[in-house]
Order: sequence, then C-alpha cells, then structure tokens
Amino acid sequence: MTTIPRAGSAFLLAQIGAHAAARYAERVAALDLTPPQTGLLRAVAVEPGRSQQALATHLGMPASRLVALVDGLADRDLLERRRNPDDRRLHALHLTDAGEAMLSRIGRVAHAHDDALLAALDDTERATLHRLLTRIADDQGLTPGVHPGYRQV
Amino acid sequence: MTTIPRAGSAFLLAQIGAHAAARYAERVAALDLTPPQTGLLRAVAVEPGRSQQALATHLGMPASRLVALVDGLADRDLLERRRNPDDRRLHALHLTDAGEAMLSRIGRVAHAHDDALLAALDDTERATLHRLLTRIADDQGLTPGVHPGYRQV
DNA sequence: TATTGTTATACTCTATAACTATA
DNA sequence: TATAGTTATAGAGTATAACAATA
Repeated sequence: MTTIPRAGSAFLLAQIGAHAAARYAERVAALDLTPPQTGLLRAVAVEPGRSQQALATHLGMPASRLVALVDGLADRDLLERRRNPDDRRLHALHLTDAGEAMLSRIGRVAHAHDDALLAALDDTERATLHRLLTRIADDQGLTPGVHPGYRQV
Repeated sequence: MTTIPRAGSAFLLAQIGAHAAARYAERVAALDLTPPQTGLLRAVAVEPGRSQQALATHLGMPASRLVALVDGLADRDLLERRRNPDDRRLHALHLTDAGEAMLSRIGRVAHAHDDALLAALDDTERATLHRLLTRIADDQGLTPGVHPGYRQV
C-alpha cells in the first residue's frame, strides 16, 4: 500500500504564494501595470536616485531586463532617468509626480488584495500570521520588498 | 513626502512562496525531477487509473503539456499508460514499482525541505502556521496538492 | 582597461490548434 | 460527430553576450 505524503507548510506556502501573485497580477493589470513594474516603482521610491545597475542587482535581475522595464515606465512618465553630470554613464532613477500618484494607487490595490486573501482570518490571526511570516522571511535571508519571482509578465 | 507601503502578508506569502518553490526545485533536481513531475507522480498515486484528460483538468494544464510530462516519466519507467479495453481511446495512468519508490524519496525530500524552510519556528508555531495556511487555502478555493504555478521547468 | 547602459541574438517554454484513433 | 491523445507551429519572455559611450 502506498503512503501519500500530506501537504506540509512549505507546499501550502508555495501554493498560496502563487495564488496570491496571480491575484495581485490581475489587480494591478487594472492599472495597466505588471507586478515587476510595481516592484520597480516601489524600489525607486524607497531610495530615489539609484543607478540602473544598482537596482538590477538589488532586484536580482539582469540589467538588460531592467532597461526594458524602465523604458516602459519612462514612456508613460511614471519614472525618469536623470544623467549624473559627474559621471555621465550613470542614469539615476526618480519617480515623477505621476509616478508618485501611481504608487499610492498601487498601495490601495495592495491593501485590498491583502484583505481579500486573508478573508478567512480575524485580526488577531492576521497579526499572528504576519509575525510568523516575517520571522521566516528574515531567517531565509529574503530581501524586504523583493520578490524572487519577478519573472515573466 | 512619499509614503512607502509596508509589505503586507500577501506580499510575504508570495515572496516566501516563490522562495520555497525555488528551493524545492533545487532539491528534487537531485532526483533528476522537476516540481511539475513530482506533482504528477503524486496526483497519480492519490488516485491511480485516471485518464490523461482527467489529470490535465485536475492539474489545470493543457492536455498537450501533460503528454510531454507523462512521456518523460514513462521513459524512465516511473509511470505507465494502460489502455482501457472497453474504450481504447483512454490511457489510464499508474505508478510503476520504481515510481512508488521514487515517490517515497520525494516524500523524504519534501520533509527535509519543510524542515529547512520553517527553521525559524518552534513546533507550536509551526502547527499554528499550518492551521492558518490551511484555512486560507480552503477559503481561497485552492485544490489540495495542486500548485497553480506548475509552469516552467 | 573597466564600467554603465543598450541592443541583438538565441533559447526555453508554453498554449493553440491541427491531426489521428477510437467511439 | 464527438472525444482522448498526440504532434506541430508559432508566440512570448528570458538570459547571454555583443556593442557604444564614458570613465
């Protein structure tokens, strides 16, 4: 007789995580954005003025991919490249006013997403979950705000 | 002044989930398997004899993709197709003895993976987390054992 | 010569849809 | 005509690496 391994927490985390990412992608699509784009906007807001190279390293993606991401957001005036007069190779990234406005819309979307995903839990349980997840993320060496799966779409 | 939205639980779940999936992929690569392959082996074990069509629907993937998956596992004698004499269009899927043996190796790998991912938590906390995650997965209508991100690799 | 940013190429993976066989 | 399974094609998305500008 065969024993079927029961789903452990690691599987549940991967399963719920993929579900959460897909639902989030749907929500930000209403803003005509993809999850990696929202991640980049957020990263720029956290520390304006970083170079594309620095951001690519921070986000864990090849520079060539970041260029395409920046292109799309710059075309829509959400982000701008500013040349550094001291070292003209560097392009410092900054949010535009429209970019700031977009970021707060993203914040509202993320909040609604959070609320829908955790609908099954009451406030105390949500706080407990958040605390446990933070401990795991910290222990696993995950960079705050950086999604390892900022690939595709 | 700009307000940076703090990472909520939905983001943490997506982040940790992607991390967990990547670490799991590394572990099963040692068995020369991909995560979708392990998912298929498990699904066959749970209910042997299902048709490829039924399994494709269950796992949420196109039949053409399942065929390639089955091909790879059948070539390695982990899985076998059995023709149904009553309806020769149907290919019932069953694990071979080697497939059963592989599944228990997968179980051990998954257990070690679980343990490493939850290293930051004690037993009581792990139980609490598992209970909360199960409630969320259930509330969100996720099919037990089926990873929505059984794509790529 | 080294580094930033950019562009081009080649590859991997996937879904769509055509096709074959059985019913 | 409809369904199970299979194969072929075409498209999306990526990383690698070549390239241009600046240091």
